[in-house]
Amino acid sequence: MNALSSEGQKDALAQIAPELLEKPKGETGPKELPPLPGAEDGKVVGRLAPYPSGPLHIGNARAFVLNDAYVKRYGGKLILAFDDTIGSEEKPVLPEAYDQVKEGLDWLGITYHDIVYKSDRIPTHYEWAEKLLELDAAYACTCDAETLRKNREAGRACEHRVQDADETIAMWKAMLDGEYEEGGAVLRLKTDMQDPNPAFRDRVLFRVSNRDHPRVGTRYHVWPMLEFSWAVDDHLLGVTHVIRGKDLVIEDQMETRLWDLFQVQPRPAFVHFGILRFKDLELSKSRYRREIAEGRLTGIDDPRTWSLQSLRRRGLRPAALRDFVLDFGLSLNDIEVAAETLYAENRKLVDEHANRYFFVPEPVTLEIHGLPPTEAAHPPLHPDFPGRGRRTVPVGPKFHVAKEDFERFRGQEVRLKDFCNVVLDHRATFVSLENKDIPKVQWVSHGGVQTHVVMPTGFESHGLAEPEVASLKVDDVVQFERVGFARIDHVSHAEVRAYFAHR
RNA sequence: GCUCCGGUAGUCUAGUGGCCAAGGAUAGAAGCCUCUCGAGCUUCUGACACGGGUUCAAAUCCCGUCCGGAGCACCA
Repeated sequence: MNALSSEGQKDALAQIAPELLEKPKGETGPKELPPLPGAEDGKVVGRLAPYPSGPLHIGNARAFVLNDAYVKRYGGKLILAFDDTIGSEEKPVLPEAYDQVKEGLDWLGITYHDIVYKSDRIPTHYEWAEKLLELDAAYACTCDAETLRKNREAGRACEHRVQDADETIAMWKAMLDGEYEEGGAVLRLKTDMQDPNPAFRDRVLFRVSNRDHPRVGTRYHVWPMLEFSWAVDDHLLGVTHVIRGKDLVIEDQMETRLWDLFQVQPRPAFVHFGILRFKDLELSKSRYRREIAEGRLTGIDDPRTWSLQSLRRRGLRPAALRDFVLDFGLSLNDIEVAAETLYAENRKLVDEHANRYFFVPEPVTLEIHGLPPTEAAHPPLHPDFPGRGRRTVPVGPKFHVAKEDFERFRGQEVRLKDFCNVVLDHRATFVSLENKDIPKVQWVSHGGVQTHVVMPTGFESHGLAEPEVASLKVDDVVQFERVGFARIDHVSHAEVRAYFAHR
């Protein structure tokens, strides 16, 4: 029965005991997401709003996967809207990041139907800003950031708030004409400086920046803030559902306030989810960018960045990541999960496909005395699928076992897996061939291939793999027995490099 | 400090007043199986933060307390 493929097993089961298949196991696949409020079939419009400062990482994946999952469930369209306003000194837009983001989305299997760039829409944002000026709902302010912060804290209005609308219009023109220095003026919404929520007191809508933008250069001196640009674009793009982290709830209020002023309908529904953290991981695109530049990380797919590219390189399946995030649903809880949970998801997907091979890290060489003449051992490619065939691991005269195993079992009888039992030492003694219930270790004899396994920590494990590893292909995901799953990254005549996924 | 949002087993999550003596996943333990420390199978451990209400009935509704998080950037 186990010899059958999982499909074959299902077919067989369907004949013997169909009722067993009826029961939804609950463990297969992610559970269903809750319905999306107000969603109509075929009419959901969602949007992805990446900020192109680097490749997407595992922490960004949640919002993207959720949006994609809902759009697929209800039918509709998903807009990839690069949120590439001018950003900040510490967090600049990077020209290469646009493609890096798309690469990550493609790998994740996210289907977007349209691409728009915030940086193309700045004139539109200006138009809508001017509507606000006509309503006298905003004012230009030249207080510096520090004063602004203090006033906000104290609930105190500055003199700009009460200036004439004409004055503001003149200042706005001056802002647009580039007459202010970087940070020299802002346009603020008149909410209420006494608003109980200090975060909501006359928020900034536009600011001055003269920095260079990779797509539009220095054409614009005035850039919209996220909430203003989205209030305009969510409306103009016909977005029906905004699904985002709860760290952005105040943006809901801002967008709503602006829509009230603009008197626009209909409005998207807001859906939030809680903050997701990874145990022992601090994800930061800007830090990784710096460390790559300093050469401390090998590139955007260095496993330490946890970028989607790096997960791909390790051989993780996008479906594992999707299931993993979807399992959190829309819960507003702030959660902290261990990467192990993702690995468990991936292991389920990868195990039956990953053929088994011996890899011996930090090899220790030994000779075996009394060994009967033997050409090779023939372990199965996969213990659960004998039909897949066997490997050939040549034998003698010298053997290599992992240093860790050698030190742990020295002087004891162990089994060179799928071959024979020996008392382990530099001069080992052959005991017998039959399979015994003693510790098994992986081993390599002659013809071993120099193999390097890049671990998630960046550490490289060097060792020898059995000869057949040299005929693997890039992208093959294998299991090195007793070590773990890895993706073959590079194969040359004498060397193999693999990226470790997980145990 | 202010505003908002949360608190179900170690970690995630299901649960929207009776079907919950709380389900699933993951982690952990034991056993079986297996020539891997993988997979599979079986069993077990383990939770409604606390205190008050409302109700015939509360994990589910209300109030308070405690704890956690986010926002209070001219970042997104």
